Amino acid sequence: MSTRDTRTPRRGRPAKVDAVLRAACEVFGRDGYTRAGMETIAAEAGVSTRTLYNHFPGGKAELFRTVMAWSSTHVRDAQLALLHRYLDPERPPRPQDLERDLVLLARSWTNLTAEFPAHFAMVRQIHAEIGHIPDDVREAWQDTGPRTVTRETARVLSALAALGLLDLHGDPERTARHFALLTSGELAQLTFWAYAPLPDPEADAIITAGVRTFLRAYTPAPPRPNPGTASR
Amino acid sequence: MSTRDTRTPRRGRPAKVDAVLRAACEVFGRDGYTRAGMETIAAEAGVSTRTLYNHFPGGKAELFRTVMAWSSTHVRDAQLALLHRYLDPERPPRPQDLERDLVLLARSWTNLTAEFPAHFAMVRQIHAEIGHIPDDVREAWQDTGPRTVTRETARVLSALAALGLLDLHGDPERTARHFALLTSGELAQLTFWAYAPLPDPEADAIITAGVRTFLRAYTPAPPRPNPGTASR
DNA sequence: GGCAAAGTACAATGATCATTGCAGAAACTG
DNA sequence: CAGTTTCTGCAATGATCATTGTACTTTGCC
Repeated sequence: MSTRDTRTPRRGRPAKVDAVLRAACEVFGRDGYTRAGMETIAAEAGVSTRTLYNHFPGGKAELFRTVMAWSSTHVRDAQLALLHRYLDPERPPRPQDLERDLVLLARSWTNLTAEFPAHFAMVRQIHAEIGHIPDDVREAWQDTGPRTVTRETARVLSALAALGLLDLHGDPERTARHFALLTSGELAQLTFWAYAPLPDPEADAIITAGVRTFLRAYTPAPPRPNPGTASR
Repeated sequence: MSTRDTRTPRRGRPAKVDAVLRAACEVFGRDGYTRAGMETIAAEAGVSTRTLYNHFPGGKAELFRTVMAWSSTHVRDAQLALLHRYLDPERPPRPQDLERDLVLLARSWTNLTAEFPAHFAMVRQIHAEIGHIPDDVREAWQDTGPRTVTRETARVLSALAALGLLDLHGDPERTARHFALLTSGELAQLTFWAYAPLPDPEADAIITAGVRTFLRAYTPAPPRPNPGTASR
């Protein structure tokens, strides 16, 4: 445990804050708010305990609240980027490619759980701590994080619906949530929010099945049965 | 609640164990494992701290593990009872009544979150503590709790599918999970696992929409252009 | 009544931990 | 280089808490 390991960008003061936030996310996510020790966080960040309190005069509680906002915007941005990469209404897929694109999107979303494990561990802790988090903090977190992704997904799905690729049955945000539930939602539940990951083939099967279920429920009714197209 | 077993653990003695378990579930659910104090639990149960250790020599950890199993079997039994009340393959619904029955089932399942708030708070804590729970304890909990409900739901859905009421598209357990996700799953997500409940009308809208989505995806092959299907 | 199991009150132990103050070292800025 | 800000090591404080031993009381049963 030397004080000089991992990335130690000695340049610039805000660099320390970043290391602290990363470490705090890790430790809070692993141990939970109460069990997590300021000393542990400081050590993991390669920083002295005192520095923690210099940067966060509000102590542990302020640090936790800051980490909540910090990690959730990171992941949200990643999710939005993937959403727009795989579902761009400006370049809509051909109808027969929609399933492929939805699978790619769901797959890349679930891959984020492997890229940001500390964040998703934090989410579990937030859920557990929810009764001890001030209402406004909780609302702000939901609003900048999950709700934004749902809203933006709903916008994209609406655009695809306008192109005749989907039938949202009235409520775009509900459709967006249904999509997320049927793909990453089922995986999250089975893996304890990525704590105990599933082998890739099984994860793929779940995602594919989820997307198929989603499409069976949200594909527009064909205007007319066409004798040429046989379904698998 | 009316959990009145009055069963005797060793000899004919008013079993305080039950009060302890109820209190522990309450406190663990509200405060989490680490923050919860043995003294608080004892006070809430109306017993002395010492009695806690007399009944659970393993201390806090053993108490937590016991509460996990205890509360999860309770809720599981309630869920199974509702499942069989509203979806009994022995008395299958007419096709046009299936949606009604599924809505009733989903509604009554979500009502359980109001009847056993402490249990669902415990579930949040279990998710948060998952990294600190021995693997076999976690597996046993999942197996007697959630997985049993999924398996039994899958069995019932399979029976309905055999009667031509549903098309499971191959995997009964996946279908069961999809049903739960689209109904109680969405509600759980939006309400932080029933911590911040939604007004009844909104909850009803979510459940109804979820069931409709489920049925759109799992209703057997679209009615063929065949004149025989309209009659009873 | 009288015995034994079960429960209680209380104090003590030992450990962990958030938080703060301080004096000096290090890094950055002009 | 001098000055200022930031960081660090260390020690101390005060608080909480799980756990245990002991002596005493209650309760159920014969």
